[in-house]
Amino acid sequence: MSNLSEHEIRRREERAKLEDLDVDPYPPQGWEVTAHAADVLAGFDDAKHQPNEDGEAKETWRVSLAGRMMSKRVMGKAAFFDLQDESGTIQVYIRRDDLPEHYYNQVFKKLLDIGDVVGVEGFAFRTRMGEVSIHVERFELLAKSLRPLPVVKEVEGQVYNEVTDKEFRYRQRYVDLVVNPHVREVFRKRARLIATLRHFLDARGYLEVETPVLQPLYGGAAARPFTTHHNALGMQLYLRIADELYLKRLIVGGFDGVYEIAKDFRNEGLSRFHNPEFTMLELYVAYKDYAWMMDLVEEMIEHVARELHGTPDVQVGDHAISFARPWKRIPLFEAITEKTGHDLYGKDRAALAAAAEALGLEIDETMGAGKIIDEIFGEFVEPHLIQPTFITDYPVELSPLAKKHREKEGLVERFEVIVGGKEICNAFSELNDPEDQRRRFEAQARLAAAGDVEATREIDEDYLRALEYGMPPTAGLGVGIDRLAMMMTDQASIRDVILFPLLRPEAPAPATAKEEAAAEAEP
RNA sequence: GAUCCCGUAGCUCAGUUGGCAGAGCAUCUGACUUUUAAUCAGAGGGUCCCAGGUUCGAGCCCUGGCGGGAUCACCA
Repeated sequence: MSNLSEHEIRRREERAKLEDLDVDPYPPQGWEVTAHAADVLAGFDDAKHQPNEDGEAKETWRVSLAGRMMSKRVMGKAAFFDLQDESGTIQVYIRRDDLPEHYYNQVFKKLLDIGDVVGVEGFAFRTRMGEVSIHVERFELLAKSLRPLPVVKEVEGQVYNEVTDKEFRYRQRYVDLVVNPHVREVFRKRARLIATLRHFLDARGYLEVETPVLQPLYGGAAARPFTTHHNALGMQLYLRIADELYLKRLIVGGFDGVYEIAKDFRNEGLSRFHNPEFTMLELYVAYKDYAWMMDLVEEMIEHVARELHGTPDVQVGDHAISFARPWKRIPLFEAITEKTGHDLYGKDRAALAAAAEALGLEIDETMGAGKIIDEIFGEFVEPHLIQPTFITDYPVELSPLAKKHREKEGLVERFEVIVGGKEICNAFSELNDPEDQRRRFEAQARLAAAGDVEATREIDEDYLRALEYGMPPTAGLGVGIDRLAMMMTDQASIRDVILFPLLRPEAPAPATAKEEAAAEAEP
């Protein structure tokens, strides 16, 4: 108990006093909610609902709400407090003489705090100061709060004592959500974003499926996996880095359009743009190619922007971005030529390395031709692509699962969408030639053997077997949902669109003590 | 993994040249039946992230560590 703050000690004492007064701090029953704060504020009609001098209204509007007490202003025998529910905040007026004997003096005034969850029932009215409020006639404590909640105040748009500490906000997201209304709005938008994508795809008849998170072989992307172990089977498993290879098995199986909104896991560093677990939309449609997929992506993302903002124009950081169709489409090598003056198409590794060095990039021996092109693009082109842009036709060595280009030697039919200088989509005509696919896997295995930690070492024989049965020509798409959410909600960090981003654990004192004891016991 | 910045009361933050650890809000006591950052009078509250070092004396200087942020590296 000694490590509790004065506030925490006092609230525990209050809890005990409540129980002494037969007020259950955690009553078992619910509370009938007939209205939310925002409904009352929006629906209050002075002509109908406002009581006159005698307390009579043409039409008394009785409401019952539940939520958290966010402030408390006691003025002797009456008090005001702010009640926050999921919709917003409304002021509540509470009088001693409207409540059961002694409840106001002994319970409400003395034992209830900011942060407590309460139910109120009463009628809506407008105070002398002009604020629509609830005049309480029935009041109940629904859950006692034992920790002090940060108190944030807002006056005429000016916010005081706003909780801004990132660590506090991410570790205690529940508090962040309580005290920062704009954070709740970000996650509502994210939910709407995903729902909109799902409806868009469902409306076109594509089937939403679920594929394994735990995979005996990982593939479908270049990344290091997390590993885990299944006890009963005694086998190592990987958390998926992509669901691509399973979804294409389903195309082989005869579903002509499948998608999954999946958590993927990549064992990489953390940054403003990377969380080790993240959400990806993958879509595969049979009998289509990447050109068709570009049309679909444009339509889908514009639709999302309109659903979330009512317009295809979205402010992202310093940029006013328009998702209105059509978007610019430019082949990768043309884009590079445009920005750097170097035409790199068809050049061998030595020529590419020379160009890169002429541009001031550092090149080392381990970088292949594809990697050098990728570096040049990432450095000189990608950051300048602010409006949505399709970059098309990538080098084959960067794309082991994409079909070779129908005309351009050494390229594949692939595109990425760049917005605000960041990739948000990756798509291609899927490689369905099993023998070509085997050669690509073998090339990856050689890279892995040569020390590339992100190349897939093992060949997925079952995937090749599936392709050998015959996969229709197929267009595939991957959309980074977190990064799309960052744009659509104008957040600069991926942690601000993930409810519980990965952080290092808070150092728990007991563990430290245990370790010290173990260390002392060792010699 | 590297570099830079940050860590002080429940929250937001000051803290002088190294010299008794502060403010606002929150909390507590009292007053107040339409207040609204309610007000008025009074009061309490600190592992200054942790561990060492320098010093008569460290929130402040030095070393190491922990945690967070930004940039970079990494990242189909």
